[in-house]
Amino acid sequence: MRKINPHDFKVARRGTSREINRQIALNLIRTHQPISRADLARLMNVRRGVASLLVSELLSESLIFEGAVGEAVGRGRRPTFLYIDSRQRCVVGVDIRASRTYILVTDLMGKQLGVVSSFQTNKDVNVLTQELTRRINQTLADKEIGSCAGVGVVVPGMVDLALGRVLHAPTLGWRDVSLRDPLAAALGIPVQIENSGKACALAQLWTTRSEVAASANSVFVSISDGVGTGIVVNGELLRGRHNTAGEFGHVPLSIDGPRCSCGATGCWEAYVSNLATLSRYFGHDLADARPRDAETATFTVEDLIARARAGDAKALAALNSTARYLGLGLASIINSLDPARIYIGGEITTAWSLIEPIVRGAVRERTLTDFGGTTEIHIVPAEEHPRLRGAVALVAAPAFAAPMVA
Amino acid sequence: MRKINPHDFKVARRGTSREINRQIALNLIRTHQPISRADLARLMNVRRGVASLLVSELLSESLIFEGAVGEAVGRGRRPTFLYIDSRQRCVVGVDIRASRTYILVTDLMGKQLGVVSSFQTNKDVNVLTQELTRRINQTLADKEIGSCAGVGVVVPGMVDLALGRVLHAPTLGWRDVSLRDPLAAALGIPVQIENSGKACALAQLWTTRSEVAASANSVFVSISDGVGTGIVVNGELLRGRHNTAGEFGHVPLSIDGPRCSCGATGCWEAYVSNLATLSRYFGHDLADARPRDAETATFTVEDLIARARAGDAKALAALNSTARYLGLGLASIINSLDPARIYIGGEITTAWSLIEPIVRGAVRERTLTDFGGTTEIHIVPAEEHPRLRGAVALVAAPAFAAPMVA
DNA sequence: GAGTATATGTTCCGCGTTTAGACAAATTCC
DNA sequence: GGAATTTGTCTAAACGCGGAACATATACTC
Repeated sequence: MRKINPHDFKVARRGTSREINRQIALNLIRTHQPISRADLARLMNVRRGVASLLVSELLSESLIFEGAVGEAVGRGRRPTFLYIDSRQRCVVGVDIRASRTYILVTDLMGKQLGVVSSFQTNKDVNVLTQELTRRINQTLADKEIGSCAGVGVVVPGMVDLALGRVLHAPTLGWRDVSLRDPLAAALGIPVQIENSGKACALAQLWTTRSEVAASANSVFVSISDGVGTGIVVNGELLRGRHNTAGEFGHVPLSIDGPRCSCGATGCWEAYVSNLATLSRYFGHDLADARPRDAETATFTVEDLIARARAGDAKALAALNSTARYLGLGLASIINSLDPARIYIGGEITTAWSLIEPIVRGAVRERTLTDFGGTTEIHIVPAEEHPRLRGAVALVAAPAFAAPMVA
Repeated sequence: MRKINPHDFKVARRGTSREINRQIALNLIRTHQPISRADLARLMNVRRGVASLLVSELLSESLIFEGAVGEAVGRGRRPTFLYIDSRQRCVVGVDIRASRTYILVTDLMGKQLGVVSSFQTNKDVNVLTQELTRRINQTLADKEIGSCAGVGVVVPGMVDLALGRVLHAPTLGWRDVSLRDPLAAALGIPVQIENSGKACALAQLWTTRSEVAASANSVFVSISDGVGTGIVVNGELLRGRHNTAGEFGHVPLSIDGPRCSCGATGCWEAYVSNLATLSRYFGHDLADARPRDAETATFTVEDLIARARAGDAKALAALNSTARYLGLGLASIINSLDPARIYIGGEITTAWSLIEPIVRGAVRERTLTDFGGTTEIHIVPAEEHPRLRGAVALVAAPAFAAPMVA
């Protein structure tokens, strides 16, 4: 039951029905390909004639193409299969992180073309823009991958979508930095930028085949140096008034808890981020960023997990604490949003087999209802590159999005 | 950018455009009445002919009616004004609370007809159903208010919308109680039930004139014996997977904090509910519900506020603590959802002039961004009966809702 | 191998809806 | 009283779904 905003609505025009059905057809071809016109018509519950017209429109725009005729199931004429045409256009995804920057090229369907490349991040935005331009141009020239539809860039910080600026990215030391337009100008290709937590949520939304999570509510929790979350409601990313929705990382577990990088105390992030886990292991104060010695300077959470698996009791204890706090925070997300599924990404997921019981126990401990405690938790391994996939989705997804109506 | 759910979509039919535009017209008449066909056409940016056809359809369904012709502004034919026809149908709103149950009758526009009546709540659901049936029938017979379109019931607990059952209402002592169908059967009128926090959010969504909050994201925080919240996203109530979204009251401020009625510790509710404020004043333990003496048994938050205003330092201190914790919790809502506006209802709002600076200070203290700290906070006084208005909206709003499309 | 049954894809017409414009009715200004 | 202007209705055209007929293609049967 959605209210129509009387100050901002969209009247249905003569072509609105067609527009709606065109997008439905495109999406069904995307999720069911290869598919025939007749099957499409059956799925849409319209006559074959209508489906045929929609298909010919999509064909003329070369959004789809006709493949070989398929094998007939019974008797009768064999169907001609339709596919999304992702051959001539590619998309570039860029993931800027504090230490390294990653680049991935995919087709419009998000299929990976080539390998993920990376280079050390230069925190000077002008130098970084130049380097990105050089490497993206080089990648696009190397491959026989047709023209580039756009570049999606993901940053670990808050983004002003209207202006294309990074408002605040603590780990990069950026404050109100212009990124989208300079990069677009240098490349001559449209550029989209977005916060990494939101992008991860987008990636899951657009690549998950599961019926449950296809368009229902879900939350992506990304745990690395910080904790970012992206919230999907009704098949749409929740942006909020200033595109800053989803900062669950700074909801407190205990307002009297450890100091967080954001300046407040007791944020969830201050309990479960990689830095928090490492600090717990070394007995450091989280706020004190100075490395104590050579070991702590290069020691990562992966190393800690390896030690825990090898039997280091102190490492396991640090990990178990993180697991418990992780579950307690997830319970807050479940109590407040009741999502159909929660995705978790980040280095900590490599230890999931170790920590899962503790996480789930903590979730049950604080969730208000029994079914809340059974909320699906889905681990997203690093190899799936959720941030890069999200960056790609920024560019590729709009072509498949539902038209705005009413 | 909404994703189309390939497992659950709605194809545009021949009448879909008309359906969309019909609802837009109805909503514009609702918000702009009195309005002429010509003005409607200008607002919708369609030809007068289309608006005329939409209007005649709405007229034939007697959803609207033609009033007297208006005065011409300049020269030219005078317009005939259109109004929402809320004359023949009424709606009953019921607010079941632990102590008393309230009844309100309105027209379809939510305009109050008669006074709010109330009676002591009998926690036996069968007795309560009988009493409700008797009183509602009596109310409907008394007035010359036409037929009743439906009854909306609001309860302080979780509701299973599909089954129409109250899953858990702690203050009423209800667990898995069937309410909707027995009441509907006894009355012979459709009944809708919903959680009170969600209903309050609905009430604001459907009655607010403000452009800002018309369809954007907002959160209603209802503070009484417990803390309930309702979340509105994109002009739609966020229900979540089990209709349990919005339990921000049980997100912790400090997991080591006081024990909450839900069994967990340190919930926001355990810091800011009326019971929490009173416990703080009397120095009780929140978990210990026994009244110590005659005074504490009947002493309410309103009494406490009165004492604070009269100069009772202890009362003011208790109130100020609540205000600070209120602000800290609101900051969590802002950080996680970034709503355009937060509504606050409950007895505590009568002390708003006392506590506002402290609340806002606490919000600023923990919000991640500067604009987060400036999020609009809107006080909803008890006289507006947000729960009852929400109950009414459960019945009245569907007629104005946007059609499901794509 | 011819005929029949069945499935796919195309085409045509009917009908509902928006779009555009003309027209009558009503009202004010000159 | 006539011109100008606004409202509301009406008609024809354009567009798209709804339904059915038709051509095409394939397998099965006799």
